[in-house]
Amino acid sequence: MVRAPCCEKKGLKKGPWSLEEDEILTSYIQKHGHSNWRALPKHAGLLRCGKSCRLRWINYLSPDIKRGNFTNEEEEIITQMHHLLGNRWSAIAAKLPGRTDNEIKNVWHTHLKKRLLKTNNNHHNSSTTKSVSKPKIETPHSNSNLSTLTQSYEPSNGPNYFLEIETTSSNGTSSSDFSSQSQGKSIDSIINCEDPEDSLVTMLEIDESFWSETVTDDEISSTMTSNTELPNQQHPFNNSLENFQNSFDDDDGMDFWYDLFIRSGESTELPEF
DNA sequence: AATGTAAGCAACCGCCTATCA
DNA sequence: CTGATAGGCGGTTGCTTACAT
Repeated sequence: MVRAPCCEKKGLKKGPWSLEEDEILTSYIQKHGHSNWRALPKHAGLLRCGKSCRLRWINYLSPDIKRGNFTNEEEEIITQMHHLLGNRWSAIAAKLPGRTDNEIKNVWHTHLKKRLLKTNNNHHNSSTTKSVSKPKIETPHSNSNLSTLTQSYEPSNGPNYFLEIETTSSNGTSSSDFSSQSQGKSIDSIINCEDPEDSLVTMLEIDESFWSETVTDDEISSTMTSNTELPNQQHPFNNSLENFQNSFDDDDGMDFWYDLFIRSGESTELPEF
């Protein structure tokens, strides 16, 4: 059985919002808040569905919205975040106060994606690109309680690669300094496999450009052997890394992924990129 | 000036998940 | 425990504007 639509379509207006509707919605929310989006249009006297009202408020009318062009810094953050998270626009938006997921999504599709493709083409044309040849590493992880950390870079048929962090059980007591949380589970529990379901963490989906950046062996080595001395050259985490890293709040789940990614590389040497 | 095309953006659609009765 | 509901999210559409021919 198909679920009923969120609102009775009959008689409800669709399409662009008029100035008058904006004023009604803004006025109502300022007075009464928006605890119930579905009921809101009826109470406010708007011939719109709740979803439409919510979208209009969140993406346009809310006083928190920052209008205007994206700064270079913002664009760089979006690009970096997209490397890490893929199309998780709301998560990216959470790191850019005043910007909405919809706005970021639009910017990505209209500007940044094209720019990235162009940049990648230039890299391909102007320099030798290291190819990824399905390396699979299993090394002792000296700086943590991991008994084994496996990083798997699996080229697919398409343009995307998957980075997986695969862990095996550790019977040592945890002294990890990871403090971030993700989906209610501590990084310790994932790394130490308290939960068998966590034995394989598909961390993120990234596009080809991530691995096709020109990186020297020394850069790779220094990146992978230290999470504090990152190279500042043409690396996916380039000179904006510090700002990017600092942009994460301690209590945000993104910290988890970022830390996991960076730290998973420590004491791990990548063979033959 | 008229027409065609591309780019930008607001808004909608449908699915997923959390919550609650 | 189960089903209904609301909110949230990402994908997509379609309108408007800018630019090229």
